[in-house]
Amino acid sequence: MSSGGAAGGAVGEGAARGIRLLIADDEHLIRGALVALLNLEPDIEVVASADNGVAAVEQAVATSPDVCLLDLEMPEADGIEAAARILAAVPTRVVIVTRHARPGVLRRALASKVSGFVPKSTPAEELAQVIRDVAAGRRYIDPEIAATALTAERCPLTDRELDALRHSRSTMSVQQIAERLHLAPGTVRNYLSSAMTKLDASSRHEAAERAWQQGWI
Amino acid sequence: MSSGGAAGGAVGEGAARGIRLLIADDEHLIRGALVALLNLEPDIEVVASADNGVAAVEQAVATSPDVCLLDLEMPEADGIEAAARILAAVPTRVVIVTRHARPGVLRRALASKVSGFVPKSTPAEELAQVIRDVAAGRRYIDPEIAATALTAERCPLTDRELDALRHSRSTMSVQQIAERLHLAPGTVRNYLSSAMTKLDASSRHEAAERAWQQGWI
DNA sequence: CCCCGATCGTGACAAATGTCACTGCCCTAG
DNA sequence: CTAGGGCAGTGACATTTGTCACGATCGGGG
Repeated sequence: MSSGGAAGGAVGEGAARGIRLLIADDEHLIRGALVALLNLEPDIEVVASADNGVAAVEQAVATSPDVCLLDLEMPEADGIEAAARILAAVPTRVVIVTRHARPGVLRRALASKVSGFVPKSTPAEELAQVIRDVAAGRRYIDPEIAATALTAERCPLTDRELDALRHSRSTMSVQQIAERLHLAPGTVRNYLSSAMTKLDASSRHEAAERAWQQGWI
Repeated sequence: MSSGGAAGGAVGEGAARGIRLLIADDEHLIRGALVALLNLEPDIEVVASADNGVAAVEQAVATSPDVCLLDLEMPEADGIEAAARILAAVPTRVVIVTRHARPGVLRRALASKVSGFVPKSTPAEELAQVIRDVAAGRRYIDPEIAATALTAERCPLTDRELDALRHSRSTMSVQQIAERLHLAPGTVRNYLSSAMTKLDASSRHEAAERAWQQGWI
């Protein structure tokens, strides 16, 4: 409602037009709180919000915000997928915010041309600054995550191994996985075994857990 | 900051003194956003915040707030434990807010004399009203969760079975669990097996997962 | 007193899971 | 063409995990 985007007289910057922001997070409470927090900033105006990935895309197309703040964990389409679709359709910039900052996810996010990546452990004061940076065309990657992602090696797993691991996260017998993948049970065991070796795990569940934490699945 | 607790001239209620609120959540960003959101309410004043359970207890003792808003998932001491300690030391009321609203957890929360229980999917507008209700001595339990908790049966598992299941959530071999519990491996398998039967699961991981979702472990 | 049920605990057996050595296929380099 | 390396797929074997039938211990009646 506060359409007075030119309100920011207090800001010393040159062309201090208000930043038009879209917020997407599936938890209603968090979303509302973020809206409140960021609307307090004189140079930021929240123009749209959504509670899932596809709604975020629609809203972005409808409102053409300057910056989109997307939660990574969302139903329908996760933050990265939503970011890719939004950036394909609208000239805007995306900041991903996430609870579990897994290295591989950062990699995928950057591949999708995301401009900012921050964990939910970021101090609240900093978020507004990140949004300003990104709006100005700069990038911001949380240093902690960046360091982890750089030291973390690239995924050593083959496609099939990843398929098998993906299904191992839920409680599924090897048989069921095999059916799902149209493979012989032995083959699946083999993939899981080699994945376990590569990941130095002693059960497929541990391997799947580890791969997930790295953001590989 | 804004110590003008008596500001609420707009509020029609009789003795509209400001509600003094403590907020605890381990995610800095969320905590900051909640503070911003609730400080917008004219009759609410955030007087303390903490990022873990024990800090929350200390802050509560130091500031004697009217209401404490505690996240369930926190390091050091979870929301329920913190609630119990706070209520033992300070005359105040507690609202638990959580991401995964598991039935058994509600049960434990109520046993700890918590006054409010809301999921993070609650609309932001509603939270302030819950806090007012609780401050006025009433209770508020999210209807959805309450219904689930009422239909959900009580935990059918024995103590030892719960012990074994607890350890089954992490990736541990039966051997290791047995050592940890000072038992023979066979015994552990037995407990797990009976738990699996009771929970209609086909692996201990599935059983552990199910027990966790019910809030039994 | 003894029996009874409930709970904890153990070991033998069957089924699943993980390991290994092997074959076939495709692609690339020589 | 063909040799070789990497990946997909298979079946035989050892280990782990889950099932079962059976003791031991402990209280509370009859």
